[in-house]
Amino acid sequence: MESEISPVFVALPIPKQGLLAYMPPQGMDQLEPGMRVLVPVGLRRRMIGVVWDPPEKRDPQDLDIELKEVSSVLDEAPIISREYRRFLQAVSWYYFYPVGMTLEEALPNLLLSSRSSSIEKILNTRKKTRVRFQIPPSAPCRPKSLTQEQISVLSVLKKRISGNLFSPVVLHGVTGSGKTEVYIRAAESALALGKTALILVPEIALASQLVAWFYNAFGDLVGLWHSKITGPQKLKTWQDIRDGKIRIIVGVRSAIFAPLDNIGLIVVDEEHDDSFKQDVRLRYSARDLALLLGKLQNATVVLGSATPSLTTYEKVIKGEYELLTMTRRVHDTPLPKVELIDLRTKRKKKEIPRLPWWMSEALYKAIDETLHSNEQLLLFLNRRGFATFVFCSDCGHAFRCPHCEITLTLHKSFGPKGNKELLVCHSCGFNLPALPVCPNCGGQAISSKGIGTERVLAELVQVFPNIRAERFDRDTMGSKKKLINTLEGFRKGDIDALVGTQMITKGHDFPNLSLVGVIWGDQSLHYPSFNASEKTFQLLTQVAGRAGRRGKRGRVIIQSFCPEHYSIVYACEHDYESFLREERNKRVGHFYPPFGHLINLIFSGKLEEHVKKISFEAQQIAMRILPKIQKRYTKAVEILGPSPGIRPKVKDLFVWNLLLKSQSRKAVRSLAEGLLNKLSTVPKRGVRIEIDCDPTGLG
DNA sequence: AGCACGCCGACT
DNA sequence: GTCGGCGTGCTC
Ligand SMILES: [Zn+2]
Ligand SMILES: [Zn+2]
Repeated sequence: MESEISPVFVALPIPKQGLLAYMPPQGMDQLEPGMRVLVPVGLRRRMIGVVWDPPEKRDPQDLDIELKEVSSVLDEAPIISREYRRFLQAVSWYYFYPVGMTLEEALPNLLLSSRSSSIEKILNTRKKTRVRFQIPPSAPCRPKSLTQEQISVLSVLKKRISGNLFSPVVLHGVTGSGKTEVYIRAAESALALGKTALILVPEIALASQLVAWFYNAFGDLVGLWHSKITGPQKLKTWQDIRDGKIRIIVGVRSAIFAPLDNIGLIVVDEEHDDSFKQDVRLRYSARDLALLLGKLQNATVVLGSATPSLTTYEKVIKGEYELLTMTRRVHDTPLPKVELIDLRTKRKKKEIPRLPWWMSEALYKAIDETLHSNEQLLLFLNRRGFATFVFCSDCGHAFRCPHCEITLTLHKSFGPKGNKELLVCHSCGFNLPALPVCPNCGGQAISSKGIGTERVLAELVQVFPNIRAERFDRDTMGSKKKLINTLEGFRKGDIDALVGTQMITKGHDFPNLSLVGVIWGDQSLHYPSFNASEKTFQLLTQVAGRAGRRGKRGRVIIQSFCPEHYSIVYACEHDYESFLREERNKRVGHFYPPFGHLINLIFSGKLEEHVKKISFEAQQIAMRILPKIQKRYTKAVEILGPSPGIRPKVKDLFVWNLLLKSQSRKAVRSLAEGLLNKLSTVPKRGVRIEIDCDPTGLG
């Protein structure tokens, strides 16, 4: 066996762990890691992959197989730097996800799709249009002077950025304390040092608005990165970043993969937000990856939030992260007055006027007063549609999704024109026209239960016929234009009230809002997850923080079926510390995060029998190898389940979970690794196995 | 993810 | 007898 010519190792976007080895092409010894190559895969396929750093140890039996030859080399020089490869390698390792597929997740699609060859060619065929980002005209101006708190926070951040060391910082600042301005000026100082900056926010709509502020300050040095930017446009941004033309990126979760070099500052704004966790394929947390990247790049990482997650705050308590606080709102707007209303209270028989059940008398009065004084209000309910449960009152037939088995939600004004009456599955999107006839018995007594934003808006208008109200959710704010227009209209005072979902709570600035009504404050509390209380506290704090205008105290009404729950009580009192104390006490005994580490194995397939069988088999294997693991690690590892998923069926696939938990991350990872190893040899029978490290919404 | 192989029902 | 349906497994 001649082994003078050493093979190259290629990362390919196939669901196989590790790299594939190839012979370099004839007379091509300048092949370096980071260059793209075209290689034969299987019997008749050619794929684009990236030459990777050779593994330290190679499986000896690998050497037996005859290696195929690289078909062609696509780049003259590496397009993936050593630092970036190290980052992706670490991501791949942590999430048990193949390197090649991690690469696919990170790179612009065009770079690995087989049609493309040279980057220049792709970009040259595209007509050049200059990107501009515009701030909506009625948005408040950037402040000329800073508050005392902003000044002191900035001075620390500047020190950390110029220190050239990994510096994790938690910026605990109440809503409206002026964090955005701090981010802009911190980015400025990173730039002044020749470094770059990465700003992450939870939603595309927020990124699109925030980028305009940065654009005004830094011009073409700023780029926008999110999943709706695709094709040549994404590639252009990617290339401009690598060329150093773009040095600040504003984006969402996926922007963590923007190929910035020499990063001085990474901001994760609203770090507690679930949107930073991807829940398909590579299930990464952009917040956790920001910390990893910060470590590799010796950057300052700012985790900003009015309600830092327990996971983040635990690091503050341990002294691993630095804590900076901003307790005062700009213009000294006081925190809103929050009233808690018990929805279980019996209603008066003769209410005048007759109110819908979700509108308590207190809320009614508050809305009335707000409208009378020409002020604005916002109603929050985290559910789209008109009714969540539609059934036939003759035979009891309930309308369910044939693919997910959950009940269909009635939408009375669906579609871009808002003129379609549909039953929609909120899990997979399946829908059918809402006809007034029962498909089971032919009867016409179709009824519905459960509220959504559509119904709240409709009944709000019934009670207040002159109100100018609009809905603000994914259904109505599908396009960027519509969203901007509505926000504009509300800021200008053309709209009195907004009825919205989660969308309404994130970041948007409402300068004249005097009343916030939370329709169902304990809704998120019923989600079967170890962090349901935390999510509830965060959501309520965030939505309440919208209320209040310059110098004038806002008012918040939270309606709830369990107003005595600590997450709701402390949210009303703006008491983060007390909530934290109680929630930590709840979790510490069960070793839930941050006191323990979770890895979830997700089994899914078309035949429930097979899914169930494989997940039980996995549990058996885990039990068998557990003693070996416990010899190496003193901390216990628990195997929980298998059990049906929170959504037991999605798009015709049955889902089961096997949850691994331990106080020691190493121990739980070690068990997961061993288990996956053993599972790789058992026949899958159409069952897919996915790994979710640090799952949210489980337990 | 593709793509091939293979094992069973229905069609020349 | 073969054609093609999808269920299953592999890719250096
Ligand atoms: Zn019926
Ligand atoms: Zn469905």
